[in-house]
Amino acid sequence: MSGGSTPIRLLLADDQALVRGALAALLSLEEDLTVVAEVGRGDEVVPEARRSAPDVALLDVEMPGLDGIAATSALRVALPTCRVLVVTTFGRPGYLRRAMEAGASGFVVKDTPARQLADAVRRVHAGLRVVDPTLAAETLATGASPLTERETEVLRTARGGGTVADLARALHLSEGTVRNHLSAAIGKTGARNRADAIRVAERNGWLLGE
Amino acid sequence: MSGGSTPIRLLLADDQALVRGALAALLSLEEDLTVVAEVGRGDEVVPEARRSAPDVALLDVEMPGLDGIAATSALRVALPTCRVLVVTTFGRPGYLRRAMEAGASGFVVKDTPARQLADAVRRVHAGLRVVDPTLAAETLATGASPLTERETEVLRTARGGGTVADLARALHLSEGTVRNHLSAAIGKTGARNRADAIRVAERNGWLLGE
DNA sequence: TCCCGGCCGTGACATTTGTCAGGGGCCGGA
DNA sequence: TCCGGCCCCTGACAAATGTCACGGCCGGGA
Repeated sequence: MSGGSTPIRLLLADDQALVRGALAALLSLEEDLTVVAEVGRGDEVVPEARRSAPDVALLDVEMPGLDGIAATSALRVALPTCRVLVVTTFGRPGYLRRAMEAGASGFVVKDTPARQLADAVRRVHAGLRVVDPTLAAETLATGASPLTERETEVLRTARGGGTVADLARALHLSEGTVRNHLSAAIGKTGARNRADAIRVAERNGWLLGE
Repeated sequence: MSGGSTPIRLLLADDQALVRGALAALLSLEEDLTVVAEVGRGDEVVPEARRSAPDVALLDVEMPGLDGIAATSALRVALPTCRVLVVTTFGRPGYLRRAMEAGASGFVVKDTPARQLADAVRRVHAGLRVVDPTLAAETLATGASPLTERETEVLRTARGGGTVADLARALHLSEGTVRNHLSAAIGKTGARNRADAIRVAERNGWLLGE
């Protein structure tokens, strides 16, 4: 596959400098791969990609500035020829769905053996799709978020803690409305608590989008 | 420091295979370092260390089976000559304190530049202590956990969600007692909620120990 | 020895939370 | 056009939560 000609150019985005560097070291061992850029924030992805023109971008989901999903969308618009491989810590079903919808070509969890990463990169570069099979099944089973937009927003805000009154003030809603949304969210998630609902929604990746 | 003689033998412990492999690649680039073992669970650290006799062990804090702190203690007992360098995602003040108390020689956050890791390993191997200065300051400021043993236990159990009745049943306590402990914990953490208290305690690393 | 603090429990109380039954406005599809 | 879904609000209710004051049991230090 690597005919000794031009290697695949990679951009790495991960907020943890240590893993970022380690991934760079790992991938640089492959002679048909070369890391041309590293960034630690989501909002640096597009500017840096413009400068370094990578073939494939490895994006973490959890990043400051802009999450990996949003960065994927932006990058697809700015550099349509650059493929995106999303690498994340959490195998949350919603993440995979959102990533694919945003235009990612692949989705890999950080649990996967290190040896497979280079292959994933090559596959993605070749125009194929790479998806963790376990996660794909789970995604289909879990389905998209059942939460309405407001419910999601309320839950997201409630994540930070605080009483109903606090939430109502922050969201410019009535306390009763906030309670109703929370109640609906609790029902839909099958939780028994507000805290429970937040945990469920978070685990499924339904709380993305800042 | 590396006289071309025997290299420093390393054991890596991290539950994320990808990061583990990447770290191995990164550290293997240094000619005075060699990775002799990799494990993905805390309870595999000691058995594997017995077999491979490493000079330095790099342990993640968040691991299944046994957390990195507990693994540190166990390793210090089993192989007193093997130094421990704790590497973690979260810069929680309590983690650093607990790690040092457990006998770790160094503590590094995954935010630190990749280039410094090898140096940290060498320092630790040389008998020096390596500590993130920012974190050290924060640790002193935050201080040890103000929570009593039972309060910690109750909070830890409450983390999983569930009502007071559930907690009481799980802990073989009366509901009133559980409420009292929770109330005390809420007061001590300066939180306004149970959920809030859990978040604060967790962020400070006061909820360790399974 | 006494005292203090952690621990366990009780009971009562105010507050917060979650639920339910309404009502009205908006928009898009049948 | 009407209907259904989402959104916002109200009001009321039961349940859960958080607080307080109280008492008793223990163990360690002054």
